Amino acid sequence: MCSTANYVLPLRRTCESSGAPGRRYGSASMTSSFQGGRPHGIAEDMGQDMDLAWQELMTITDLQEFNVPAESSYEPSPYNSVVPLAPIGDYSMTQSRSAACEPNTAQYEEPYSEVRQACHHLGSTAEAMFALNVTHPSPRMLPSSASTHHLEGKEQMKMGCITNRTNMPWTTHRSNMHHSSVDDLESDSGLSLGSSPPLTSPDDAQIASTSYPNADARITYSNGESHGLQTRRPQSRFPVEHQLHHHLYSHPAQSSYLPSQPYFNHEPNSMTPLPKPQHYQGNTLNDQIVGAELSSRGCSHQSMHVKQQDNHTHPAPLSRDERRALALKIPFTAEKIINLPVDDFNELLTQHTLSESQLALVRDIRRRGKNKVAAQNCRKRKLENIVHLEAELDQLQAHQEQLAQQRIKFQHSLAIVKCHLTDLYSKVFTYLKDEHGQPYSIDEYCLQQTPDDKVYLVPQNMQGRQQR
DNA sequence: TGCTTGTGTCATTTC
DNA sequence: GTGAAATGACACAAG
Repeated sequence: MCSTANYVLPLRRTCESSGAPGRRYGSASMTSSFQGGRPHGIAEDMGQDMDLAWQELMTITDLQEFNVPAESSYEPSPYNSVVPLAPIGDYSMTQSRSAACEPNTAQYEEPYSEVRQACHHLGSTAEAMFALNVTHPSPRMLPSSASTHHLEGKEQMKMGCITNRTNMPWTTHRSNMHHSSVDDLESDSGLSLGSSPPLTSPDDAQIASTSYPNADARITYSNGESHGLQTRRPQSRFPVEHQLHHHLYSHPAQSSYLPSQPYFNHEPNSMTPLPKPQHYQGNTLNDQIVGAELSSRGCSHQSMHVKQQDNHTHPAPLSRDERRALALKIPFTAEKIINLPVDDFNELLTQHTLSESQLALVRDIRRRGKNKVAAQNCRKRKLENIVHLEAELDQLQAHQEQLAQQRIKFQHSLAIVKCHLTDLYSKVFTYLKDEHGQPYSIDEYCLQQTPDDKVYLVPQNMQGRQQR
C-alpha cells in the first residue's frame, strides 16, 4: 500500500513537475519546434524508426502515464505509418493534428474557444478532451491545478494543436487524463504491490501488438476507475458503454458544429480529406473506444454548445485497468477478464498467446475487478447492516421504554395491592379474638398460610422459629 | 486547511 | 491447493 505510493508517486510527481508546463501539450520548446514549422519531408525511414522506437517507449506504462513530452524529439509526421488494426470508418481520428491545424494557423489568433473548436473538432484527441475539461470542468474531474492546466491548454492550443501523438493510442488521452485527473494510472490507490509486473515493456508491446485489435484506439483518460467512478460511469465496461456514445456523432446539433476542416482518412499516408462524418459507426472495440474518446472529448460537446443528455455527454472513462489492458494490448475486454468463470477465463487465456506481463496484468485485472465488486458488495452489506442494526436498536429502545413504563405501572399496582393487603391484614386481626375475647396483637402474632391453603395464627417468635 | 465521504486497492482470512 | 468471497485497512480525490 504505502510502498505503492512510495514507488509511484514520486515518479509521477517528478514527471509532472519536470514536464510542466509543456509536458502534456508540448513543451515550451514546441514553439520553436512546432510541428507546423517542421518540414514535413522528414526522411521516412528515420520517421519509421522513430515511430517504432516511440511506440516501444510509449508502451512503457510510466511513459504512457506521464506523457513524456514527445513533440520536440519526435513529431509523428502526417505520413506516419501506423495502420489501425480495426478500421474506424470514415470518421478518422488519427489524422495528424498538425495536418488538421496547420492549415489554420490563422485561427490561433482567434479567441481560445474558437481555436479550441477548430482544433479538437478535427478529431485531435488531447486538445479536444482538454477543451472539454477546461471549458466545463467538472469539479471532480479537475484537480486544483486545473486552472494552470487551463492556461497550459490555451497556450498549447495557440501553439496550434502541436502535440501529435496520433500513433500513440494510449498516450494521447493520457495527457488529458492528467488534466482531468492527476491521479491516474499510478495513483497510489490502485497499484498492485509487486503483483503487477512492469506494465509494459517494448517486447511485450511488440508481442502483443500482433493480436491486439485496439492498438490505435485512443482512450478517454479521465479519472475513471477511482473515486466516484460508480456515480460517474455505468457499471458496464467500455465495449458496451462506448457504444452508447457513438450516436453522438450523428447528432445534428453537433454536426453543425463540426469543423469545416477536412477529415483525414485513417489510412496511413493518407491526407485525403474525407467527407465530414455524419454518422460514426464503430463496430469494433477500436471503434468503440474511439467513439468513446470522441464523445468524451466531446465533453467538448458542451463547449460546442451542444446540449446532450448527461449520460451521453459524459462518457464513462476507462478505468486504469482498462487502460492498462490497452497499453499492454490485451486482446479481450476487462469485462470478460473479470466476469468470465474460471474455466472460461482459463480457456480464454489459452486461446491467446500472452506474454508474462500480459498474463500477470490480466490476472491482476481479474483479481482487482472481482475485489472491486466484492468491496462494493461488502460496503453495501455493511451499510445495510448498519441500517438494520439501527432499526433494531430503535426497536429495542422503544421496547425498553415500554418495559420501563410497564414496570412503573406494575410497581404502582404492586404498591396499591400491598397497601390493600396491609389494610386487609389489619382488618383480619381485628376480627381475631382469643379465648378471653381479646383481640390478638398484630405485633405479637401473625397469619401464616400453609401449602394446603390453611391459615394459622402463630406467634411472631414462633413464626421466626418455624421459618428457620 | 481539516474533516467527511466515497471509492479502489491490497492483504488477509474464510469458504 | 486454488479461486472466490468477505472484510479491515489504507490512500486518494472531491465536497
